[in-house]
Amino acid sequence: MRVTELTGLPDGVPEHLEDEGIEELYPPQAEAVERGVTEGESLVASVPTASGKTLIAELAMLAAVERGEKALYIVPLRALAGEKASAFERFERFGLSVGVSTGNYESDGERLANNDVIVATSEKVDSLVRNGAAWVDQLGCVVADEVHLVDDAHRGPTLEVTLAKLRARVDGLQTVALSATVGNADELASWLDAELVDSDWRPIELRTGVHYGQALHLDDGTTRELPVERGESQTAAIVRDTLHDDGSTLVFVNSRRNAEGAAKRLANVVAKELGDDQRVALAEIAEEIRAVSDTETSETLASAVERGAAFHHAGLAKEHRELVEEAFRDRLVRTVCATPTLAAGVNTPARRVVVRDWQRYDGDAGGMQPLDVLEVHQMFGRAGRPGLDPYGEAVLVTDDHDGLEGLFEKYIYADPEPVRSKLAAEPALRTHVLATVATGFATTRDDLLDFLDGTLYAEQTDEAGRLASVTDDVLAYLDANGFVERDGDGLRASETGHLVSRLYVDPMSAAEMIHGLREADDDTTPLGFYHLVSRTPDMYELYLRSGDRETYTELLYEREAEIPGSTPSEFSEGEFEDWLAALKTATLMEDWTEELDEERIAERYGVGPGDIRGKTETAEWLLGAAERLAGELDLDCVRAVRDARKRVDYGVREELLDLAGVRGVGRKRARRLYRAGVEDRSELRNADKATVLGALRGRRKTAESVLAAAGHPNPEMDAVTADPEAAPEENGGTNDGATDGTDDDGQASLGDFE
DNA sequence: CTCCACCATTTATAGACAGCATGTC
DNA sequence: CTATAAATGGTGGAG
Repeated sequence: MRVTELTGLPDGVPEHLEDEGIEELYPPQAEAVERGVTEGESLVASVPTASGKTLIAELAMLAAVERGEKALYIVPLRALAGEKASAFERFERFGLSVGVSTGNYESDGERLANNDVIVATSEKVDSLVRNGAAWVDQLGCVVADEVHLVDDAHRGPTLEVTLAKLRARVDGLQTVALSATVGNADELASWLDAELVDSDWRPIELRTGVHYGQALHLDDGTTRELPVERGESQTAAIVRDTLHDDGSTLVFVNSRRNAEGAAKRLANVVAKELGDDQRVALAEIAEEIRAVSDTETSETLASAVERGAAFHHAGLAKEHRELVEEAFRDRLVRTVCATPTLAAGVNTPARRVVVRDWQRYDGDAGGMQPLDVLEVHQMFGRAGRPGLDPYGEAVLVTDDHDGLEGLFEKYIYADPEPVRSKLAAEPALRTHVLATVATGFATTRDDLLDFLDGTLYAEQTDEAGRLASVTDDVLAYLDANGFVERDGDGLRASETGHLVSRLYVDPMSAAEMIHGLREADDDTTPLGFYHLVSRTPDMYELYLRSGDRETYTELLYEREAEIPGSTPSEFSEGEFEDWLAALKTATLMEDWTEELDEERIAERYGVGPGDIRGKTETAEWLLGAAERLAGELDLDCVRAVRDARKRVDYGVREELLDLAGVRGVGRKRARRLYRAGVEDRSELRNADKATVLGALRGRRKTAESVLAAAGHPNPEMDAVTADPEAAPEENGGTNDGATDGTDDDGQASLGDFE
């Protein structure tokens, strides 16, 4: 089908698509149109990665906008929201506007209510609905990207419930669900009352296979020689081979450490093939990486990148990841060793994909578990850059002959697993039941069950009573904690229940926080509040390593009085362990607020810069919720919680709270100013300019903007000379002067440390 | 006595959403 | 508890 034959779209869109080089629709796209996506028909498209799913969604949304309705695009990751939104912005010339809403980013300008197309994460959509966003009723079309993620135990239920809720609320809502190829696309279609496009078609050939011995065994039965040199790993041989064919390789491994280790070794392979120009360009990127953070992780990454290789995992700071992704797309970094972060994230295709590790450690299962077929296929799907590579190649690796056959059976010829709803579990239902009641969407138990009947779980289960019985357990829990009031058959959320629902925390987290906040007293320190939020189910716990048990048990008894709530018995294994893990997380937060630098924290807790930022972000969010709860319950600790929250937010000691609140002043600048004698905002406003300039290491522009932000009457710095007295002394020790050029941190000396 | 190659033992294990009110170096 | 790879530690032989 030609794009010019499309109807129902805003004027000029078909021609515009043609100008972009899209003349003919891909077969799955054409099928989607035949089934009515441009006429408001619901559709499930179960097709491989990179086979034009996005255009299907765009056509549906454009048609909806043309009908005068709004469209919503639900993404699985915040990082994808921006990517998708900028893709849709190319249609803004046809009079439609695009807005983004995620937890950390909200498009400015017009409010979402005025945007025709809105891009958001499923949690954000859920939250917006809970908070009563009125524009939801104007929706004509909702797109759910990567809908197979309803299978995810943690985040799947949110997507599932959100879709069910939108569909129940808006009559005749067009639902377009985009999915990877899954085992039961028909079931998804039946759940959503949708047409189905189920296709294996892809625009660029994908060859899959297994490397064993000295050869690559491909799915078409052919074998290609790919020799492994002595002392070289199979992966290294594959990377070398791809490089000789002028291609890049993406290697998937099962742990962060393996990713870093493999990158180090593969860097030696890539380095041999680099030209001088490339070395220069790579050295620049390596410097940018070092500038992001002073941690060992950052240094390891930089030194791999210098040699044309990189690793990618969640311990990296967001900026690190973006630099790696960009350098890989620019073909400067020629191989990336990644944990599954990269399989689901932004688009980073490669000529070849190597799935080195197809098993992953799972503590709950007690050992190594094979990856899902779906997951491996998602990784495979990163092979081949449309329009750039002649084909993509995805391979598994084995060193024993039986494994060769096994891997073909298990992953190459196998169909992906069916998607199964994970909704009927208490943690998932707790939050969604409360929200459903709080928004008035259900006012009786029957209402609630009626609503839940519209979920995928109901579609799939043959255990009729299961959902009802879990729901009853959850209602009892919500009742016991005062979030929901039951009056005969009627259900009503309490004031606190409403707040919990709007704050978007797990009711169990809220219950734990309320309990702790009530017990907080004069002995409670910030560490106590950090512990309180760290022990809720919304905080991802730090792992207790060998030796940590003793360390933190000792610390716990030392500081027990500072922590609100009562320590569980040392004999109740799980609970006590959790309490210790929370203490470890809390001390990380404390170190952060004591202005310890990232490098030391990373070293002390065995985490990467990305973990530190992630942890503090979560803690700040939860402390915000705790603050609101304390306020709602009229507790005395509100102030103390707010201070603890701000300290985590800024990463500073108490005396810097005021200064760090000034725009342009973070933990480092605040500390420098303080040491130069400028101790708070009002002093900064009236400060001697030479002192400020000296404290900010002679950076005029910085000094000017800081003074302006503080409200200084005349921030201009032209004729000012920095006061050397105010300059931060480079007093060796903690910052041993090794941070030249990038960003010396002038940390306060933090006293003795281990 | 030092160094190194090699083998046994120990150790640690993926990911990332949300409120609210404004801005890191 | 079902595994695996890297890091660490220990041993013995060569120089």
